[in-house]
Amino acid sequence: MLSKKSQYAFKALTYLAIKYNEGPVLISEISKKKKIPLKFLENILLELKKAGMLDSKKGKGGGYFLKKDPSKIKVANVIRLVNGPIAMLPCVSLYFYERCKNCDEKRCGLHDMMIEVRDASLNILENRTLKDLLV
Amino acid sequence: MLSKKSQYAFKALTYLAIKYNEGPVLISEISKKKKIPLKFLENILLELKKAGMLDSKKGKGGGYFLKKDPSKIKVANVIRLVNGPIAMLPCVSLYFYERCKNCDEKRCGLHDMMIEVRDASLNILENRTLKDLLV
DNA sequence: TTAAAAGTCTATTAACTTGGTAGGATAATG
DNA sequence: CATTATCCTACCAAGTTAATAGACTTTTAA
Repeated sequence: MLSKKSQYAFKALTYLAIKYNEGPVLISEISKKKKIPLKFLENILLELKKAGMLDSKKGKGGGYFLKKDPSKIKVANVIRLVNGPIAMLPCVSLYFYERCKNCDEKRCGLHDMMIEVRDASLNILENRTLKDLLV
Repeated sequence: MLSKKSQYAFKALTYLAIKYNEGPVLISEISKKKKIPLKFLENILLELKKAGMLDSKKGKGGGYFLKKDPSKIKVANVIRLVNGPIAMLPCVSLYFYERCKNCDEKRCGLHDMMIEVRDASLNILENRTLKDLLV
């Protein structure tokens, strides 16, 4: 399951996507409109900025804004950034891979099946962007 | 991600699947062969029994065994039982549904996409059984 | 040039979950 | 009735999640 943090991140990002090219948006505005605890949102946005997804401006007239076009920001990347692995097992994760203990990946039915699940999910998540989330 | 508990559960269940119809299997045997902490495994097997997936016999010659044929036990059900929801959001979960706060499901792009992801995963997990995990 | 605006940073906290342990109660067998 | 093995209740340590607090820095504009 996605953490609350991830859900907040998506709400904030889609809000910024709608206001793309309208200049910086205040944290406090996003917080109020999307009902996200202000200080928690601060942390999230800062993290997204450090990851290169957002940029910001300080001082009066400042705020946060998307660094790239909403159609260039993949949902899969947002999830990996804020939530972590998409796969159900570390041993089938592409970006967070860890070998299984006491388990031969070559002969593990669970492993094989979880690769299928991963690919089925990625087939969707890698091909959708923030833009697709705007209804 | 699946918890360690879930991974242990799958290891134990596949072990029992191999020994299906060979009578009760000791917790201690599973623990040793599959390298699962004994007391932790006790809890897991008991839980699986209460859920009707396993049955057990006490005393000498006792142990645990699958209640149904391995081909009748769906992977999806094992995950729901031990790990919880398969969906990435409560608002798109079939068995653990919870309404979103401050979010209209009718007009939420994330919601719609997560339904797709859920269905893609379930399409696999609902159609595989313990038997399919034996390589 | 200085005050206000707004993001940045560090740290702390409470609640919950996870992984695991301890020890006795209960039931079946021979 | 002693042995075997599951059943049950409780507990604990470590880690994660969600959130808060407060001081600091940068920018802008009066």
